[in-house]
Amino acid sequence: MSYSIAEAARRSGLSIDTLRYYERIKLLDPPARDAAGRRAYSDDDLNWLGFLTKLRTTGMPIKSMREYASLRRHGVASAGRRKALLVEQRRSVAERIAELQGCLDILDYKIENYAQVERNVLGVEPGMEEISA
Amino acid sequence: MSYSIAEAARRSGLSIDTLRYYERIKLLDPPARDAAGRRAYSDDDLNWLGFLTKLRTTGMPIKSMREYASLRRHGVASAGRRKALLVEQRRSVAERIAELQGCLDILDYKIENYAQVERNVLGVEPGMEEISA
DNA sequence: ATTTGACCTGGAGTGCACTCCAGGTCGTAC
DNA sequence: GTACGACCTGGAGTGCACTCCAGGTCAAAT
Repeated sequence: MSYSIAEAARRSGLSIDTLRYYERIKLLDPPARDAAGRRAYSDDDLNWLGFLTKLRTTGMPIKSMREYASLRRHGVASAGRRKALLVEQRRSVAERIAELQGCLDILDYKIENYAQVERNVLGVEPGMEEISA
Repeated sequence: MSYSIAEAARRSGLSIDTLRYYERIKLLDPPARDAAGRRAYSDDDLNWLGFLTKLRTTGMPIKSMREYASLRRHGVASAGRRKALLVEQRRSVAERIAELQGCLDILDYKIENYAQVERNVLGVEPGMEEISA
């Protein structure tokens, strides 16, 4: 199957402008063109875009995604380096999850503080309502 | 205790420029000044900066942090709204963690693919080494 | 035949969160 | 008394990842 840029945008969740932008900066190999010169994205293109958006979600900078994309063009010889990039990204994602988990705990603590204030606010003498932050 | 801007930067993990920037955009109330007009950060200032950096880590935009900071200045009357902001942020952090977890699974899958290629690459006839992405 | 709508190109503009700079003021060390 | 280092100010510059724009082409619908 092949898809117009609008359809590819819909399916990838990226904007039309972003699709052209990714092509310009060589994140995406130029897709095929139809008779009128319009882009015709393949399923492979869509799969690659799907993976790219996952990498983006993990916070990988475009620079690194470009490196990965470029390695991919160099075939199996680059598989080791590609794996290394993914392993490094895996590490950074796990770290980020732990960091966010810590923030979640702090938020819960703060929210519980506010909840206590709400429960007590009617029975507290003026001047004592202060909350730490 | 009070701290020079350099010391406050060291303790908060923010740069000196960022501390002045946060003050300019009203994320941080102007700290006290010493006799020579230099900033003298209090422990309260440092605690607030610590919380701000947590919010930043969660991906809260500066706009929202400013709103929270501004509410804080309005005392206990704003506690409900502040709590609501934190609850909303808690929700978005939990969502983000789930999303990252999904990415982690995909990375693991890809990494395992590459590992298999590595294990097989010596015993594979040429032309069959292709890997999906 | 012309209007419409989707698409094309190269290039400029945007929003965010800093980060850097020039030029100046202090207080302490030599 | 001057050199130094840390600090001050207002404002300009940076990097990232898009996002928008003007002006143009093309095929199908009216």
